[in-house]
Amino acid sequence: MSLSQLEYFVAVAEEQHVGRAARKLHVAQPAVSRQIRLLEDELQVSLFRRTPKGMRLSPAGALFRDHAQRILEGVREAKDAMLGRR
Amino acid sequence: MSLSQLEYFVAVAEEQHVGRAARKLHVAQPAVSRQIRLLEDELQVSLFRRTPKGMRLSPAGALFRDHAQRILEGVREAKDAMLGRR
DNA sequence: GCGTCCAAGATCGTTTGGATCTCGCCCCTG
DNA sequence: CAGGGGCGAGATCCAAACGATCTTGGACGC
Repeated sequence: MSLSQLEYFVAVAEEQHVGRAARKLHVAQPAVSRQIRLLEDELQVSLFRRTPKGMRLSPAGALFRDHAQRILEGVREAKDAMLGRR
Repeated sequence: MSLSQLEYFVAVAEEQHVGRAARKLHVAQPAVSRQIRLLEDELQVSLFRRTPKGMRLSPAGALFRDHAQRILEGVREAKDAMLGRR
């Protein structure tokens, strides 16, 4: 698991759409698809339900989203604590 | 910033010694040195005081250690929440 | 000077990302 | 109600970036 994967995951969860999430993240769509898949492989759980219109969070995905956001917020706080101090 | 960097950082903080931390992490010593340095560069702060005997946390490093541990614990919780559910 | 640290440089393998295409599904039209 | 167009995700191939190792260099204490 990597922080990029968490960022990608949260973006897709918000947009419910890999293409839009990718544009927002300034990366290509397949890169996002791939990292989401790798994340699911590692966690051995389906984070999204794939629909013809996009992606919707699965129940497990919704739970994981809370964890992911908390982690990313922790990272922001850690950075701020350091940059604020220099 | 990456999760590996946080793991390396915490290990060095615990061991107060890059070599021992590297052995514990099952990677070579320069890899740990390098990631610590990159982390310091990104945060623009010195996390350790280098001594002939090893590395000791700087005040900023001690503060960052708390953040890092909290983040890594969040990651563990997130993984457990998913692996427990499958 | 010697042993013990951490840091730096070169090289290499792995990972990540981008571009292109392929497939599936829905809808719309003829 | 079949066929085609449009939209979205996934697979493939290749290039670029990243991280790790090995080896060497430099600093400090004994």
